[in-house]
Amino acid sequence: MLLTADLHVHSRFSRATARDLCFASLHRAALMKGLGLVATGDFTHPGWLAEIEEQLEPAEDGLFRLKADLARAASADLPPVCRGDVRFVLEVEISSIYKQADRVRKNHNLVYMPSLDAARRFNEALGRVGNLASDGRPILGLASRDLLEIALEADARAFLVPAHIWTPWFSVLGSKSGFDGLDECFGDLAHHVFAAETGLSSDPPMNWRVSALDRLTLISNSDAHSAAKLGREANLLDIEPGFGALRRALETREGFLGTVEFFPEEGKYHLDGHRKCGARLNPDETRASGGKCPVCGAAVTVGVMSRVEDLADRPSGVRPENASPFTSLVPLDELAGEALGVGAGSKKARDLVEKALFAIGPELHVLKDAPIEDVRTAGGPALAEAVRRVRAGELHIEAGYDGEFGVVRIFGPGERDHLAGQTSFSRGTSPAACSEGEATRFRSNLSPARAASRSDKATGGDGAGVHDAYAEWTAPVPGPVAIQRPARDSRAACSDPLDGLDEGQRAMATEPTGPLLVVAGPGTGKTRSLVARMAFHVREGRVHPEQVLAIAFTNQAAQELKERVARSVPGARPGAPLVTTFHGFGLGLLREVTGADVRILDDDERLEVLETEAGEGLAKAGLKALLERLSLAKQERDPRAALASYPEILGAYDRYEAGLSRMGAVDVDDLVARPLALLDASPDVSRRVSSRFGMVLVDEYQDVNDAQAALVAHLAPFGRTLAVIGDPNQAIYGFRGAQPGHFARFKEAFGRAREVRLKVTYRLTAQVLEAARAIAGDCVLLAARKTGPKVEIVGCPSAQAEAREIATRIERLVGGTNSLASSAMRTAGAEPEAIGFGEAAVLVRLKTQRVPILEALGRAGIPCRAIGEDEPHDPRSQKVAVMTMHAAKGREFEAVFIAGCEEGLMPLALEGFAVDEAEERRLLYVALTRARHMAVVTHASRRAVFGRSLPGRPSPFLAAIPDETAPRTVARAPASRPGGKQLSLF
DNA sequence: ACGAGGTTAATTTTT
DNA sequence: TTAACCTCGT
Repeated sequence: MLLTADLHVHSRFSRATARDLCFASLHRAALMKGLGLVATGDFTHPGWLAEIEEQLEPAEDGLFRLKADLARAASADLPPVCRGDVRFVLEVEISSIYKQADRVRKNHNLVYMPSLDAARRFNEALGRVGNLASDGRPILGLASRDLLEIALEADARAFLVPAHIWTPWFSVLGSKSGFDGLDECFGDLAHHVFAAETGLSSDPPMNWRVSALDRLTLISNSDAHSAAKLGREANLLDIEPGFGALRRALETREGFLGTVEFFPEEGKYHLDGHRKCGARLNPDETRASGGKCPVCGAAVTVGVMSRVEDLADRPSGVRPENASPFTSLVPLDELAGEALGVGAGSKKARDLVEKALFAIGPELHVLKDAPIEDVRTAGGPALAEAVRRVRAGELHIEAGYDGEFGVVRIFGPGERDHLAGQTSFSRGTSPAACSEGEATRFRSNLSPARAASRSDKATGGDGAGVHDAYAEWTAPVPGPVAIQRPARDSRAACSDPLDGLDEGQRAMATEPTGPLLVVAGPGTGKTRSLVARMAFHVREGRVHPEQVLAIAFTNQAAQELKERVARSVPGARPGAPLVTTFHGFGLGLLREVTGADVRILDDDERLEVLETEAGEGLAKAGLKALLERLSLAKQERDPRAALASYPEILGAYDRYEAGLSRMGAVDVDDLVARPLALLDASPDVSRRVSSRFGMVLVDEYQDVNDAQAALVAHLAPFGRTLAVIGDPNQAIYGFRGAQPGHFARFKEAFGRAREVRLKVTYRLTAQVLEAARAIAGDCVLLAARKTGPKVEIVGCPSAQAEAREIATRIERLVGGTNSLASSAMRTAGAEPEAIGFGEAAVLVRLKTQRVPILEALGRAGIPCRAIGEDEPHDPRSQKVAVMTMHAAKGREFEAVFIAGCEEGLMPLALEGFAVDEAEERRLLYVALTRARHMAVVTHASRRAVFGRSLPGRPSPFLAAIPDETAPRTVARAPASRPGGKQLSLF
């Protein structure tokens, strides 16, 4: 069965699409164009999927059709010759923006699903990657390869087709953010890709020049954003309707009869150029001008023709053996416009098209196959001649470039009037010469024989012959397309541990004995030095890996440290060196001593115990507050002593503890408190434990509490085996019992302690460092990195405006999330290296601040994630992290946004809570020093926190940052939108 | 048992 | 402001 298929369309849920793009209008448009199979588009969007489920019904194997009553209504006023069946296939276009091999890649891919169940599985998996509701064409921070993997996991019959593969901004081979080959993009899964969409700006002969594409079926689709554009490119199939047959046709070309195409010159990105200046360049001219706009000197947008030449390994005119046939056409409304001398969208042109459709049949039939006589009868001589010339390739096109469509001219001046006056048309009339720029051309001067092969019937002839328009720009055949896999990290597992260390790091690594105190500011290579110390001493034979203990605070930090230890410490094996957290270590010790498993209560269970034991007359909140007090007390050396002056709390403590022991359970605080009590009580046990470790390392020592410090003292008596590392400026956990005094008084506590300072920061730029210094006061650091942009302090009118401002800036940092923005960005001037979504973070003081920010990012289609929320998340996806400043500790990002730097929020001053100004200051310091490249600090004039309005003044901490270090700017107030809230007069 | 309506309390986080 | 929690009435 012959089917003309348009396999890439969108719904009204995609950005910049027609409001009325629904199934009824798709159905109608398909019939008017002559399409038997149309893609649904956008099936990942919940709104559109609901319409699919509601308005479509299953037809043959994996295909769908509009429900009968809807179909009847939709086609009621169609030309009778156009009525028929339309099938739909589940399809979606995914915009992947991600960093791979140090470059931001932007690819669009089409994914096809064989059933609704498969689509739902796919949607569920992708829902963990990004926000599918924000756009029918979702933007995900997911590599194309991983997208393909997820598609195949959803259903093995699913398939992926790279979309408009040559366009500069968003395609697999694009000049701006693409790859040089499919293997590089899809890696080990490349063999699952068997078709590629060539896009409007290229046609098959251009693609034939790249032999790496020979194995792919080249398909053509409309990428329609409105019903009117449906079917402007399409595929001719001879298959039994069904998903399986469709897939087979694209995979094996069995039943794939070829494509219907735009003339590629009509496409938006055919040539190179700079739209702002009206400069259009062919590849030779681009080369000659060094890729610069001849008018303004900005970089030109490199179009499809140039890109094809870059990757071509064949001269033009070569037709691969199994290439599919194609036909080049011009949309009928454009021909009608030409015939009438009016615009393609005008009422007159529309009426003429309609007349032709009623008399002859669907548009593709009129354009491609209908007898010219019939066209003349229905549409007049000018339209008939226009159709004839298009079929013969006798037309003139000003080629498109830099987002500008090409312009088709069929008739020369006066010709149209002449034709209109004729009743019959004699051949041989040639259009008058046009005077357009050098990249324009006539097809009319082609010999009739060659012109006829415009409509290539795959009879083994030279189908590329007529496309000599770019043959004339062909450079000597370049070498074959280099397709390389990214090099694997093949560094030797354990090279010299001191390699590449600076003076301070080396000192820390080699200092022979403890006690050793290391002051390590942000980005000074703390972890690296820690690992180097272990590796060096193990290699020197001073300790065995089994004798090394490294303690971090969080599981995450411990995990990271473990991985690096495994890579760098000679003889490392799981468990040796022992890399763990305080709690992990304590748990191990408890298990060892008690010889039994230990039951650890979670927060809810703790509350229950407290409630039954000591909760009389307490509300939930009171209970929580009490537990908090007990928890803080348990982090001290002697909890009972700490509570001695609060008899009723002490009583609660005793009853709570009694409850725990009756249950044979412990709480998290006990994981430190119990081992400590044990070691305090038994010098013998203490000695046995400490003798096991010849080297003890403690990370983030500025955050230890009393119990932890005491435990450390047991593990490393007199500090002989002890090295601690930390940064007093980053002590931010006082509220939960941390005592930075242990770091400050380390040297008094352990006599003869040596101190090493890591002074060079490899993370911070001079600008960020300067701003950080203004906040923290005394940090002695040198920035090793080249300078970056200044730290910016941005005032915003409201919290919502602040969120929008951040979204806009992130959009800019990734180099634009759509082609319009991308080209605008290029035009805006210097093009900084784009960053990936995973390299940006928004830091806030309170979790509640995350809401408007996540909303604004979501609205902008930016993949983002609230850190600290248990939400389903695919680790393969790259997302902007939105998190509290606390959660950001120990992490780094290229770009950091610090939101809500205002009086009341920074320092945080909530009613009923004591303000710890010094700790808040350090918190801002921590936030600022997460930035590798740039930091943007924002504050809002209007913000409510927990129903209370803040004063709206910038944080007093910011005053210390000089203007030269951090320029103050103001966010542009958003344009008031119609439909927004009106000011009431009353 | 459930729903309407009133009241209250609201950081930062790890094990 | 908001959401969870409580109380009271049916």
